Amino acid sequence: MTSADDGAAPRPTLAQVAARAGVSLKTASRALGGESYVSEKTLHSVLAAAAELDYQRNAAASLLASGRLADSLGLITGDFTNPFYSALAQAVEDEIRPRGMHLSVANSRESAEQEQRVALDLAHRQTKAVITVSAMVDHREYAQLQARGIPVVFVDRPAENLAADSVVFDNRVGGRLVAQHLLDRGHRRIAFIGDYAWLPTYRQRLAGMGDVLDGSDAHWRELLRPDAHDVASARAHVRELLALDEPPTAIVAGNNRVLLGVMEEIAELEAPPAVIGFDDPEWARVLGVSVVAGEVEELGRIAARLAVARLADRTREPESVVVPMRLIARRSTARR
Amino acid sequence: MTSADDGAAPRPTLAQVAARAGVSLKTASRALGGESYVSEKTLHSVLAAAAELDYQRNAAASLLASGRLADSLGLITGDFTNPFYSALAQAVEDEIRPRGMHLSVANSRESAEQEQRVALDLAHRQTKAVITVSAMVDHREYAQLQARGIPVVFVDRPAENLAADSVVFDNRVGGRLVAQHLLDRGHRRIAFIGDYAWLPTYRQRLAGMGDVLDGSDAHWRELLRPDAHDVASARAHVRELLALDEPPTAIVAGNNRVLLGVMEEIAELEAPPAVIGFDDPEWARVLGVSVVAGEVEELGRIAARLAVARLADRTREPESVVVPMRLIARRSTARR
DNA sequence: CGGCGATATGACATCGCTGTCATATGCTGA
DNA sequence: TCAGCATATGACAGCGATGTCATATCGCCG
Repeated sequence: MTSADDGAAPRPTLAQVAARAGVSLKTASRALGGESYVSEKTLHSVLAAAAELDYQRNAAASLLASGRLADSLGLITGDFTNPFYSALAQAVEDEIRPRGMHLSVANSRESAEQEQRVALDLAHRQTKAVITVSAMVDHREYAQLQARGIPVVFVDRPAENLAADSVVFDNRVGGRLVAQHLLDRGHRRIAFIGDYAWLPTYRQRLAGMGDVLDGSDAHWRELLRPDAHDVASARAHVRELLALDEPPTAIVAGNNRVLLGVMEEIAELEAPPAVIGFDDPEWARVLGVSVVAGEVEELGRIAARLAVARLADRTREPESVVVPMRLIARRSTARR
Repeated sequence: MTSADDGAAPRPTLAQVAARAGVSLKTASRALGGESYVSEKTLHSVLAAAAELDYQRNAAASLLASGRLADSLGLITGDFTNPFYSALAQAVEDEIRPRGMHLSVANSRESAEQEQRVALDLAHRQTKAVITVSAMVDHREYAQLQARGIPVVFVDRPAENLAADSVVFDNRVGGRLVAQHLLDRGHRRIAFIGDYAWLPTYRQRLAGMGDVLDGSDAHWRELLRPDAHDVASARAHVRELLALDEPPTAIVAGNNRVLLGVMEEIAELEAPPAVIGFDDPEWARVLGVSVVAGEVEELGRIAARLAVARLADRTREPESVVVPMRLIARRSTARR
């Protein structure tokens, strides 16, 4: 009995079900657990008793006795309200629920310390596997989870210094697509308002743009503005860029937050610069913004599947899946 | 030992920590549990031993022994990718994490059966409290959870036939604000593309609009289009409305999905109708869409607090909090 | 018809931890 | 000096389920 009577009705236990069905504890456990070697008759009477008592298995006891882990999967992201992350969460949930698993979400706020905290917290809660969009630059810490038998899958950002499964977009090609598209449209002054400079996604996209632009006559290195990750900082960068003597004719937004900031800032302009973004948030179509993006849902689905696959076979080689990105050209980069 | 050796290192147990620290099991438990009556010296040696062994308490065992419930709070919504829900999730998480609690999310897909399934599932997982944006019309089923001592808080949609805490927006006033705003702007043919017809939010908003419009000379009842909840159906309604002999001069969108559909459909129009929506998604500002909305974050915060408060005192009267909505006028309803 | 494998059931220990109660020690104040 | 209390620690019994092993029953084959 706990300290205070919370007014909670005591939950029926398996023993009560067994008693009511007139069988032993273990037999009741078998029936409810769907094990074999239970006669039809017994099965029915146990199920009936359970239904009558409105019995629900005590997960804590069950987990403890069986030594299993909870059927839940943890997802660590930086910010739920970012549509990129929520789409990811949805995709993961869709994939695991049919398997009887359950999604616990945790928020790192894009902070490495916070991320480590929540990762350990998830482990502590017997989470079976963890999917992470990591804000860390080095992932050796995650070895702790792996050592405890908890598979870790890296999404969107690959694992550094750790053997683990990962799914990422082909950001380098994405960067090339963006650069080539803008070059084709005649732009020669191209600004890139990037994401956090340490982000692998950012660096890959940057490298991809370099692949194309560095061999061209376009100006862009001096128009590079890393370290924006939210609407406000993005807007500040846009203002600064547009105030230049020779302002960019095209702006590349490093993620959907930055893109929103850019769009807000140029909304009222007479002759706005061309704009293209990474990610394809739902509102991009209405605004007619061109983007280079991959399918977030696929990213989530694959991540979930990798986690499940590793749960089933821990000896498999770590797998790195790359999901393609494609260009969706809309009004914002149309020829004028 | 479980069936297969998963390659997982066996987690150290409290007994090992105690042995290493040279104290009894219970003392180690005290030290790690932050109980009183532990000397400085013992505390240190236990903590050191735990650190050395990389000990993490087995949550299942702990919960079982203490009879407590997991420190996790379940949130049931209809669709994570809807920014309304993800903002809610974020707000709830922000509110409970400092309290050491943890958020489990579940998706009802706006289906009553699915909702019941996930609610029971959450209960089964020892969830401490449940916050729900319910897709049910009758909430008696939730009495099961309450009977098990699991507080249930209803968000955005009030509880029907059940005594429970709830937080909702003042949708009726919201409806009035919308109607009055449009009347003031000179509109007399007002279409309302609503949400699911059974939704309390929809009905309240409708009632509010009626409060204002029914006494006016405006046409609107025949321009009412309930039962849209997604972009596609909203667009269909817009097309149909605009094809009328006397099309509406203003369109009211029942939620952010519908609003997006409306905006997509009228994006290319020469002389688009005025538009106003309920909810204030992040993109509304860029698009210059007027809206009537309340603070989702506040809704989430309050819901979390109500849940926590009831956890602390189950005898309190069920509380119904109403959060105000306000009008944010933007270009889409500007005088022309 | 004896014996063996498949089926069905139960007794009991056990998972890792916390609550309860007993015990030991050190101070304080009368 | 000693009762009386706060402090510190440990022994032990569970929490509610499942795993293991023993046992019982039955049908079927040789």
